[in-house]
Amino acid sequence: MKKVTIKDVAAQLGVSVSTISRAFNDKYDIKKETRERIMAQAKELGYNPNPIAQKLQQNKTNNIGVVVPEFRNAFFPDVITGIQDILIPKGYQVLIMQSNENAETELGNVKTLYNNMVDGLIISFSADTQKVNYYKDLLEKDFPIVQFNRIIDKLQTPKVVLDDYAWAFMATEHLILQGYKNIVHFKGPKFLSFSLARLKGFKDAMHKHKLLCCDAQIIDVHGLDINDGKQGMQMLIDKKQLPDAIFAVNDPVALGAMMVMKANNIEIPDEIGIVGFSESRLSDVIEPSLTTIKQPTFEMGQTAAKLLLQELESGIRVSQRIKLSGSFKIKQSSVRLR
Amino acid sequence: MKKVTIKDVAAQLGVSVSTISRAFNDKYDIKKETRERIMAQAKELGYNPNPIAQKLQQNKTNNIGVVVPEFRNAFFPDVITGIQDILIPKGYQVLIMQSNENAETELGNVKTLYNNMVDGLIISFSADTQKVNYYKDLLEKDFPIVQFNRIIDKLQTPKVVLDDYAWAFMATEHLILQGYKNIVHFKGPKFLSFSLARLKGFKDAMHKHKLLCCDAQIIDVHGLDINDGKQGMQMLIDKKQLPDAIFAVNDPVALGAMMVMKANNIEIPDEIGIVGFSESRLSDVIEPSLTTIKQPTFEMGQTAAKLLLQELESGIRVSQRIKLSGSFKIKQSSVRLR
DNA sequence: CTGAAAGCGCTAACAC
DNA sequence: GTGTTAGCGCTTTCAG
Repeated sequence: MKKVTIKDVAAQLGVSVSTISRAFNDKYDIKKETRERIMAQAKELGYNPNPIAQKLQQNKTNNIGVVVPEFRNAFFPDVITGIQDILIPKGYQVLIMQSNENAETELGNVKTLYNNMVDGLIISFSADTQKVNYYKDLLEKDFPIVQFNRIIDKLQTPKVVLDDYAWAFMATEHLILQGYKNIVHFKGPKFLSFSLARLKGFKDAMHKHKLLCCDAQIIDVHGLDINDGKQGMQMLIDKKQLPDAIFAVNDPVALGAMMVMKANNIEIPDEIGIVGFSESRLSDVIEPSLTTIKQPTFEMGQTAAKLLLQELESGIRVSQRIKLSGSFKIKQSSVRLR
Repeated sequence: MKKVTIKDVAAQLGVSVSTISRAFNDKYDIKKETRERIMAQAKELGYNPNPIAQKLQQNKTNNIGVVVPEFRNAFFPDVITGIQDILIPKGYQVLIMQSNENAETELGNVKTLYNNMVDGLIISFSADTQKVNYYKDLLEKDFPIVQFNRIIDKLQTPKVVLDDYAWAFMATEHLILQGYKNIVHFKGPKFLSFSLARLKGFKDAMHKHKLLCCDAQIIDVHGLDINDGKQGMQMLIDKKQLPDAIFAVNDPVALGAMMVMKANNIEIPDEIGIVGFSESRLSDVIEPSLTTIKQPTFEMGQTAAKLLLQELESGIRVSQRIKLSGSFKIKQSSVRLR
């Protein structure tokens, strides 16, 4: 597996290595025909500049690290596609790592990526990340980081999020306008910023419409997965405290709740209406189809990538927080036919 | 974003850089206390060896490239997790790229990865990959490649696959034993090895039971996604050629077919039974739940990684083909209550 | 046990 | 226009 190097090409042609180098980085003067001769010979020999050497020399890698908590749901893969859409045409490589919703693995990922000299990082934190000193260190070294979706407020970086508050408010209000009154919120992990925003949106909508919104109506399901939704619903059934509607922190949680309701012959949306968040592929497959908020995943990735690019090119960090807009997909799970 | 280098540490301690280097690669003799002094100082300064420089020097990267067609379904993410499970403890980094089911993007991915000097590649080809000369070139240069799931037979590399033929046979036979007779197969893209294997399993099972298996019973749905299944089913409905059972090349195709059946009030499994392949998360959410073959995704990733490791360590390529076993998940979609 | 020095493949002054 | 040369940060002979 011998690689062809710049020297081989130079030797073959009897020119110096710098000429070869210049031919490949066409910002220098070089005679057109020498250039062509070089390119031809290079092709012949199967020569490609060794990126590792370039990186060492230039102290930059053109690699961007992306760390996400999981990629089992469509959300993160879609965001990543958006990131790639911006970065790849600019000559960047996107290295993806998954933290598996584990703060420790996440830290390991980031360290690996940093030590392998990615030029910057785009990250969505795991649900249990609390310690941020390492990230603060990186920021102090002026290492560019952009956060999206799962952000940590006290880290001074550009951030891209959905307007979770507004959409949670709207989702709740939708349920209220459908005539549901005893509405429960399945809330997400407490360290996640969007959990809090969605919770607040729920509460404010309830208050606006003068509906009861006591502690018993906020159910902490401890996670974001189908099983968490199942457990939350099961608990309500066991306690015989059935609401007439549920606003779930995300789709998988809503799905889990629906599966338990169906197993217990609870009619959706007649007995209990339900709304999810972050449209997943599952929301159309389940019956009845699940009302949900659609996030602009692709655009979120693009935006995060652009912000990073900005910092990379200007060297200046602008810790702005960009709020993206979503859209509301009303389906069967929350619409009572009266 | 200044990085601390080996020189900084050396200067601080008044020793030479080689001593520092030795302290970090403990294969050389070095006085225990100097070593400790060095490590302490390194930690103090926040020094980490620069992997880029190490790579240049050692002409190896400890990076492994993984190229998959997509990661929207759980299948590939799960396999990747298996790959990481083996490779990360061995000190390898796993760089993931997605080809988006596009042979051209795929080739671009592979070139990027190769030029960035990954030590080896684990790949599952896109559905439309046909040209393989570049891959052959790589193999001639003794570049290690392992294929899994979506393999190309003529490429002489280690391969990891499910025993698609056997499981397709079993799935079909299951339908037959349930009393279905007019069974149709929704077949996958023709360039994919598993499409052919599953098709053959279907045909052989039909023949064994002396059931009619003519051309009209093999439906080419042209893809592997929900929409392809929808179109295939819609076509059958339009032509009024309804079978009494369907064996679909994979779960999304089966799902799509089911969605169309349900929209047309076709009872599953009473009017039409259906079996998928490669258990997806969706198979439990849809109603009725979908009978499917579960693939050992995690193990598939592990196996592929181990094969690559073997070649990396020994320098010898063993182009074996490993067939993994799956399991059959019988659910509601294929079981008629009589 | 430790230091000096060469060199991995490339780029970018600096000469000519 | 093109060649020479000094590094980028590290490992690894070769001396001592």
